[in-house]
Amino acid sequence: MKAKITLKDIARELEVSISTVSKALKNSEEISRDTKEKVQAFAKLYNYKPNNIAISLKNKRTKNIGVVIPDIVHHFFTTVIRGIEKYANARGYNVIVCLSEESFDKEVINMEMLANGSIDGFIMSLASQTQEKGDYNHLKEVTDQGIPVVLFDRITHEIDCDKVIIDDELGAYQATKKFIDQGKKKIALITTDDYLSVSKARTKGYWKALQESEMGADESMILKMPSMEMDEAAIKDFLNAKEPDAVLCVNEIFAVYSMRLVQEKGLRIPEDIAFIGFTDGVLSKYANPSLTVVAQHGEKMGEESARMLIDKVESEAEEETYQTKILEPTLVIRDSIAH
Amino acid sequence: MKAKITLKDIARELEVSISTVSKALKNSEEISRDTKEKVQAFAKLYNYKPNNIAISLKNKRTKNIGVVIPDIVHHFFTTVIRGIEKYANARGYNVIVCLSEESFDKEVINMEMLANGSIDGFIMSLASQTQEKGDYNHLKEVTDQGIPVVLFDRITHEIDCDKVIIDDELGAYQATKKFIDQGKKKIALITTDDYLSVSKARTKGYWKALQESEMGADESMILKMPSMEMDEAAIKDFLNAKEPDAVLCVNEIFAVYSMRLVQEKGLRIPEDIAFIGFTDGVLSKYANPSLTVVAQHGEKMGEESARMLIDKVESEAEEETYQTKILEPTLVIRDSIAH
DNA sequence: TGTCAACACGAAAACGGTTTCGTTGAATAT
DNA sequence: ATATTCAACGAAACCGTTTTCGTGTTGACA
Repeated sequence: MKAKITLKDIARELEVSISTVSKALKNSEEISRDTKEKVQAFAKLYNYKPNNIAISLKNKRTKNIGVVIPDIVHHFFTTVIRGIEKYANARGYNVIVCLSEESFDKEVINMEMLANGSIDGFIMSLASQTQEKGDYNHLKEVTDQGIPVVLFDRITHEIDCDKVIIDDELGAYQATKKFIDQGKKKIALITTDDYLSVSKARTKGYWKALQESEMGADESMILKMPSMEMDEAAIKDFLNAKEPDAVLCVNEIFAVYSMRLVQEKGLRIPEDIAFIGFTDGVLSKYANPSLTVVAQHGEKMGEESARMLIDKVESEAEEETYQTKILEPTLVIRDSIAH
Repeated sequence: MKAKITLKDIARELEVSISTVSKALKNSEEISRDTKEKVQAFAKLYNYKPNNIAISLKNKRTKNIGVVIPDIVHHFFTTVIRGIEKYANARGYNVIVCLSEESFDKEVINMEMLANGSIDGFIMSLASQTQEKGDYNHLKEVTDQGIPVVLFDRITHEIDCDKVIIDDELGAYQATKKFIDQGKKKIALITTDDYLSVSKARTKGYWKALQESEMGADESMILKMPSMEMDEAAIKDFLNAKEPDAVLCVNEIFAVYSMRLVQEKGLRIPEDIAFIGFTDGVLSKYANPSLTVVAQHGEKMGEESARMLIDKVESEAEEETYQTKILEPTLVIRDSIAH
């Protein structure tokens, strides 16, 4: 077990000062060729690597970015993290991941843990409980301290910061329009409660498309689930009662489960009933039939978020200008609709 | 924008020394009631929080643990991270996630980045390229420096450290046995190349179960895919050529895709052909029919890994004793086999 | 009244770097 | 021979804590 070597060790061994070693390793003009070569050779030999913590303390930059998300098992968040990680890593940053598990308290605790010097900025997506509660003081505190924050997907307009979202309303609108164009007459929506910013936007897009159509929108064709958890009975009852010929679901799971239900009833997909979901995950791709979805481009979203955050972190300027980047969703056509 | 307040600020404001402030905040006996109350009140008022970086530098403990995994989009790794995160967080640790993306070089770079003070220990699962190459010098260097490492799932026996695995051989053995007990006669295996430690173990279990049976094992009933990527044509050809009545797959995706292929051919699942996969992910649960799988208990695995790592990090003792924890897989019975 | 604890606090080193600002000695200019 | 310049290096401050080791003041006791 060979412990890590420090500048002090090198200085002692070579009988020069710590400053000289530091400068020599940075190839400073101040130091003679001889000394530089000697120091660098020694450093290489003993595999000297500067201590990140010491450097962080000195320049008040950690090169870490904190990511606080509700869940990691959901495919969408997973792809976002990957996007963040790839981009951040390429720029020399590490990613600290914290899970709020949809809990307001955990979100607060995690942010507090990280805000005390551990990170240079936050990328986050709000916990459902936070959006429900509408309490964003923990975010305000962090931004007040001058720590940059980028909000993605589940955002709030009450905080001034950079944001990255996809146009959920447009995605739902296009999906619904697709159904209408295909001659579907009873188009249902299975969603979650409106406190989630994304669900709200999707419902809006669905509603708008139907209102613009001849048939108009009908409140009773919308099933609002109280949480993200599957309530299998609720979906079953809803589908039996309404007998839609097209269903838009706010996630993959609702859609795939619904497809199975109607298949058991003997309905054909997409002839008798068509489906479109949100999130282009593994489930959609391998479902039977494969599921048409509104792709959210999570990886791209992560990359954009990381870019915005790091740019802000590294910009000396204290401009208080924030932008909201809106990514366009795309419809990935698969076998759950006619084509 | 109110910047963070430091001990020095409090000391200046209250006209005491920094040491006094530090002690007062720690409720030291050395400090008088009066002073302590004054300092604590002031600290509360200005929301003083100690700087993590400074503390890290002082006690050479970061309370961060580095997790280096091949991929995050795979459900299994995702659940492991969740397990790590939950447990680590409960013990006051943060999790820094790095992705090797199955690349040896990225694995090395990530470890080097983190090893210079950023973390107290590593939890990792080896990149396929690393296992293929058999080069573990980057791990050796880290352990030589006294940094604790816990390897999970994709491990190597060439490094002395704690390990957490599931008994992949047993899982495959049990699954294969299940097929045999159900009277299946042509039991196939779809796996990846043997350099992955887990694939190797699973193949071994499959082989053992068949050898113990009357029918014996047959090399030609094994399809080895060169990588984790889906090669749809290879699977199709294999299934058409061998016409198995039972298929064990080393992951969900191979299984679900194979199921769809045979369904298109008009075969009934599980009567004509049964399936068992590995990894109890969202795909298995919502596939049609739902897929019987060997559950790997990723979350438990993450939790165990984190426990072992943190215990080692916090133990002053320099015991050089390492243990390998073997988790038992369990068969989750669903509709892709008779029951 | 002198001595000694006990109390309450401060100075300073340490963690491992970076960086500014001397300081030294030799070479050059005058 | 003296003043000036420059190359090469070191001392020390600093980042924000913790912690050890004084130190001055007070009160009690002989």
